[in-house]
Amino acid sequence: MGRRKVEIKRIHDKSSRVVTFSKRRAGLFKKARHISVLCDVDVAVIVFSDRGKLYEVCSGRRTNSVGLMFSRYQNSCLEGEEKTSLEVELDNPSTKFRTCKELLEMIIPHIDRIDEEPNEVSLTYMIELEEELNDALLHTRSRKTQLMTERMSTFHEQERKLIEENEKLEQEVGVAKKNGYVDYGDEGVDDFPNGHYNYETNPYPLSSLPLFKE
Amino acid sequence: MGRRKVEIKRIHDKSSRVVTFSKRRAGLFKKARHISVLCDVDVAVIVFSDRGKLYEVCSGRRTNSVGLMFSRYQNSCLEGEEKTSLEVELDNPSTKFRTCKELLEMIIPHIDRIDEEPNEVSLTYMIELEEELNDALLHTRSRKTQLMTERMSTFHEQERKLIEENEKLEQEVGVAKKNGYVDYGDEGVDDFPNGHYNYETNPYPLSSLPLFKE
DNA sequence: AACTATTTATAAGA
DNA sequence: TTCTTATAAATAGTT
Repeated sequence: MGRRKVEIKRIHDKSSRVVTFSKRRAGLFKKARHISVLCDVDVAVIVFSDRGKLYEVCSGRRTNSVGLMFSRYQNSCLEGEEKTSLEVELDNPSTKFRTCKELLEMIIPHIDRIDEEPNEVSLTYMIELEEELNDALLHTRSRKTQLMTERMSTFHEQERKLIEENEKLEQEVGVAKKNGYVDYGDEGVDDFPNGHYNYETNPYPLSSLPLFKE
Repeated sequence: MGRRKVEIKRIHDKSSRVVTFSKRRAGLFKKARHISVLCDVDVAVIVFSDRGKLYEVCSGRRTNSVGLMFSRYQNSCLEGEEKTSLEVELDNPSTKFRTCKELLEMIIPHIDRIDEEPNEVSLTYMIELEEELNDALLHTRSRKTQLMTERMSTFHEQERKLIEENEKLEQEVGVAKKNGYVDYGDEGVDDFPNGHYNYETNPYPLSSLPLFKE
């Protein structure tokens, strides 16, 4: 639609190519807007020039951004395909986060969404879920695990010794009773009136290890 | 470019609208392909009909899918804007995951990427990270926390009783010793030769609660 | 879906 | 670049 018919193949002359790009781009975007209005449809067009410059247009009653169009696109593809929108985006190696908080703020709604689904939300499911989350937290958790293991070890060592000593003492009392028994009453003090373990009194305060944070 | 000039406004007659959509869509897509070849650029066009049906075209030497075009688009937007590709995708309320595993498989590389960055990776950082992760795992963790709290409570209750009994016994032994003391030797058995707590012997086996999994 | 009168887009030139 | 204009291409209304 010009002075001559043009073959559809790469224009070798650079300035011609640039001029043609400019003209046809304007035409393409105009047509995109027209079809969206005339036919009441939503359209997005994105173009990257050979130098990587982005040109975009988005038009339609039900949309206001290319991003939204992309989201809808991903959904459409999901119906029948395996690929989710997140997958596509995360495949992109340039997606980065300055802080873990940024990452999580995006992820949290998805986790909530999973929980809301009323399928087989059983203990079994929760255990599986936790295992999977564990894998993700491996690096972070390893430091904490070290401390926790030490604590548990210490804790159990203490218990073992107490039991041992206790047994020994019981034996002694068994022997002593033969000679004469005296009841001194309950003078023990409950350190944990609420029934919970008081982390603060321990060598590795769990308060700094929010694993059990609710 | 027809028998009459048409105003660019919604076509009210449905059949006309559908026909026009079909024709103009074909034209739009054709122009998209042509500009990509002639000008050596990458183009993606997506259209959603009023009924939500998707039509798409993607053309260019440096691309092979609308998804890839979207990724490039997100990058372009990142240079100067705050919005990340993940953010855009997660804003979409229809993004769902069948399992948490699916979600995590996407997220894990990002977490790794954060860890790789050699900035202030200190204990302080790890604690902050854990707290943030905790927030994300809130729902999942609450179930486990319940069980853990019970266990800790039971555990401590047991310890408390042992200590109490122990004190009592010691007092008795003190009395008994005055009458006559017999040493029965160490007959205690170490249930935990590796220094770790044996979860299997407890009412709520920790093995099913992989919080400490390394 | 095919036809065709017209409009629209645009290639080349200024 | 931008404007002009001859011509190709797209398409609205018709069949």
